[in-house]
Amino acid sequence: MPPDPLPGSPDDPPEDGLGLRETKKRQTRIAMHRAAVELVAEHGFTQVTVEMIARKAGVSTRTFFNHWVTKDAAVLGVVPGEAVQLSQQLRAQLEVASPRDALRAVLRDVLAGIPADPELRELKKLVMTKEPHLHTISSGNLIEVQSELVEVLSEGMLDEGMEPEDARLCAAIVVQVGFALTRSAFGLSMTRGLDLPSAYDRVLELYDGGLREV
Amino acid sequence: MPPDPLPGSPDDPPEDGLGLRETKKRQTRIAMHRAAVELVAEHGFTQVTVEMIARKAGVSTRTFFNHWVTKDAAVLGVVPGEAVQLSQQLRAQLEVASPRDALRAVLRDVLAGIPADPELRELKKLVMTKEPHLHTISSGNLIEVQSELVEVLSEGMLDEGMEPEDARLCAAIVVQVGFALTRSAFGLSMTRGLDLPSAYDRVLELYDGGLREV
DNA sequence: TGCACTATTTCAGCGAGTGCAATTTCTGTG
DNA sequence: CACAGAAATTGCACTCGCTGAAATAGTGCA
Repeated sequence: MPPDPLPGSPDDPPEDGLGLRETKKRQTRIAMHRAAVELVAEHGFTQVTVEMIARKAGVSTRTFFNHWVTKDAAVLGVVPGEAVQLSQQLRAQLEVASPRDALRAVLRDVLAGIPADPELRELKKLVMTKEPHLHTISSGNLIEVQSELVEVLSEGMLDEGMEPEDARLCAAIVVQVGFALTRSAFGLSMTRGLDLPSAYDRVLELYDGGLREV
Repeated sequence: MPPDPLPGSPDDPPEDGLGLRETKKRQTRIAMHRAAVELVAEHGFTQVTVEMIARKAGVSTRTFFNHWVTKDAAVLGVVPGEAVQLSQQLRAQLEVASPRDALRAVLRDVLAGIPADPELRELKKLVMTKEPHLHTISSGNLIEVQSELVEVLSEGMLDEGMEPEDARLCAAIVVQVGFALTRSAFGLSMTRGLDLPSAYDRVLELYDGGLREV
């Protein structure tokens, strides 16, 4: 990744890697995201309408929904269409690691991929504590991702000689727990000022060290 | 209009314990729930409007929303206002059990409290597999319950001499994982024809036996 | 420069969910 | 039994999230 995809640059140093079109798209997406977070931080989730966000970002409400599946998604910054990509990564990881660790590696990558703008995080922290319902981390497409991963995992478990009935259930449990830990990491990252991967590591550390038995 | 919303009981054997008012309320609630599940099973979640459900249950759409927080809630049969009650139960359990087991006991009670009409469950099974987004088990008020329980748990952990910073995080993790396992149990109960408590026990069994290390 | 492609916009509309005020239905009391 | 008060149900009007379709504008490429 080239050094600077961020608001620092006033005019356009022409090239970064992907077309001008794509960068512009990114910019407006980021603009909407920022607008959403800022407005929600100030007025509260329900008080903010999509129209406000769109106006503040300088787009129509329709383009808002062209970029984000839902209002929550915009606030959380969740971009759609990651499911397939993730399941491929998971398949790759399964070659070299146990199901649990493979899943962890993938999830950790996801967290690491989320840009860590400290100012934005500060705002998000505010938002998340005031709007607990956002902790679902996007009901919508997350489920899709989950079932995708369960699919891949149970395949892997079958190959290791597990009984087909159990494989699916075990896969489901592992994924559910994996996501639960990820959510905890999210929460931690919000309440303290931690970056996501560190928070994730901390959670795993606590979980693996005896916490299960508490 | 009192024609006949209920198949089971032709007339009213007068007393059961709570007032006539309350029983009627229950009846209509169940009627709505059934209607919701049946319609969604047949036509799919998005194709079914609240108006359809309400009409089929013989009520106005307005009363529908007097009973259910949301359309999902009606399909899942999630009744609001359980948060306080649960946290009290949890507090009681904490007197006699470890945080983890206390939480498990409470959650198991919740599952056991959900009536196990086999016909309804069969329908739900259909619905859940066709509408994966419902697996969130109600984004809305569930979160409220969660944070309530986290609160109680972290208090308990403080009393046991944990450091305040860790207490909250650990509580959050325990609750998240606890709910994750519950969700798995839900899934299991749907895909096989299991009743909820059995499914829950099975999940715990698998989880506690080495699954964590997989 | 011109053509194909795609992001954006406008517009019209559906359906979920809410507040309010009117009305009906139960319950406890004298 | 009658009656007052509580609670449940309802109709109505309204806001807002979200979508489809078609028109328009902006970009990348030959």
